[in-house]
Amino acid sequence: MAVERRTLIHWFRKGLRVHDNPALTQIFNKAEASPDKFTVRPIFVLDPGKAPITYQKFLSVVETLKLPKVLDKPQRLPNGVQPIADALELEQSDVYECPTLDQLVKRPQELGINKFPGGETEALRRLDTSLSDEHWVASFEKPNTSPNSLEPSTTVLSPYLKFGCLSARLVHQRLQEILKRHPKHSKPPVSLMGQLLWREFYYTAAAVEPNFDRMLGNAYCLQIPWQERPDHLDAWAHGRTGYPFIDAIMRQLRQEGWIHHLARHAVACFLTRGDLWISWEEGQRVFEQLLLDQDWALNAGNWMWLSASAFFHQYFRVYSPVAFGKKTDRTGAYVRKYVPELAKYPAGCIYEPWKATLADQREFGCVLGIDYPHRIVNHDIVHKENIKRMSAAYKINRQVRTGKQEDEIDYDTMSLTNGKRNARFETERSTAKRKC
DNA sequence: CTAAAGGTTGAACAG
DNA sequence: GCTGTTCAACCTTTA
Repeated sequence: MAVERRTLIHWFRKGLRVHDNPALTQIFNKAEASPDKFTVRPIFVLDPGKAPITYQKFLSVVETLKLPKVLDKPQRLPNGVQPIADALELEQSDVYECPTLDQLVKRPQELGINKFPGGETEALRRLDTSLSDEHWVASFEKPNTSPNSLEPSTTVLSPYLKFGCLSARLVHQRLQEILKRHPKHSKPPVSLMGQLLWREFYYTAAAVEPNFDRMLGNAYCLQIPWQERPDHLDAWAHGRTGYPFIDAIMRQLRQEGWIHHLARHAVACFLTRGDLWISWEEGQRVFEQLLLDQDWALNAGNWMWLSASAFFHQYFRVYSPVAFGKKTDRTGAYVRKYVPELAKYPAGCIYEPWKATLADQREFGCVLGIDYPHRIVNHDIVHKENIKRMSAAYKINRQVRTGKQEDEIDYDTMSLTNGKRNARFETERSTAKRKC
């Protein structure tokens, strides 16, 4: 949009902090020099305290920013902090008090495979390996990678970024170098660079909302009357829902500490708006415990996304716990690996073992209800009910936000047989205050 | 003000 | 196996 100099000065006086923003400073300086009109991206008209809530909007902000500089390795640390190398030389140093395995709750034999050992050396090795195939890097599109390959189909750099073993700036720089050599490369949001920017997107959003990790008091988050079902939550968290694809993912997560992003979509949708109608906060807590790459802003942001509580709103798009996995693993090898009791089921029914007759179940060495659970809900039925509940919840949120009464709300659709849940929903309605 | 377009990655189906 | 359509329709932003 084009603005006049006087408008720009008006914004400035209203508290637009141009000094925080190199791009705006530049425009402002030009405005000082001449009375012409200048092109300003609409994002800057927003209140400075607000973050972009769509990725595309976020990208438009990113484009105006200067490139981050990768810092050199420091020769020494400031303020007399002891360099790590020296500290390690001190025998039995208490500088870094790491608990030993004996002191931890876990016993060595309880631990899963350590597929992603920590440390900067490993992080840099992993980065080099991931970026070695430049064609792969340049053509990377996240939706086309497999959530249920036996080995990760993506880079698994997230744990290293999360723990600070790997600099996000370094990844950014290395990617840019490669993309320069491949003019026809994939682009955000699906590209590898796009993945790095998703991290920044959620950081930006979370930075202005202290309640980013909960529903109540969170300006981004729609108020939805989730149900408390400890038994279903427990079944989900431990891979005992009776849906092999969902259970395989949750067991991989528990064993290895990492699952593919689309696998997270599948189980998150299943827990919340898709099937179990349990709060995303519960899922967030489980991921927080089990994910190596768990990150406050990303975990909360993605859970809100998948539960259609914020950022994403097309709640009628529900992942099928049966069909979704089949797309990239028709034979069910992934399910066989992580749900070994189903290993002898043929490809035809490994994603839906309830379709096997009792005789067949016996023959495959896994009888439902004994060796593997019956499915805890019927997806075909509940997902349709849940879409209706989402529709009703959205309607109420809209009314609270706009103050306008629309059509009659079908409370029968909203309410389940659980009276406690309805009471909870009433309090949520009264406290719902959506700022954005 | 309203209408229309755009939005990280759906499912089921037809051809 | 791939491509396009339909399904029923959300919110946010823009023209």
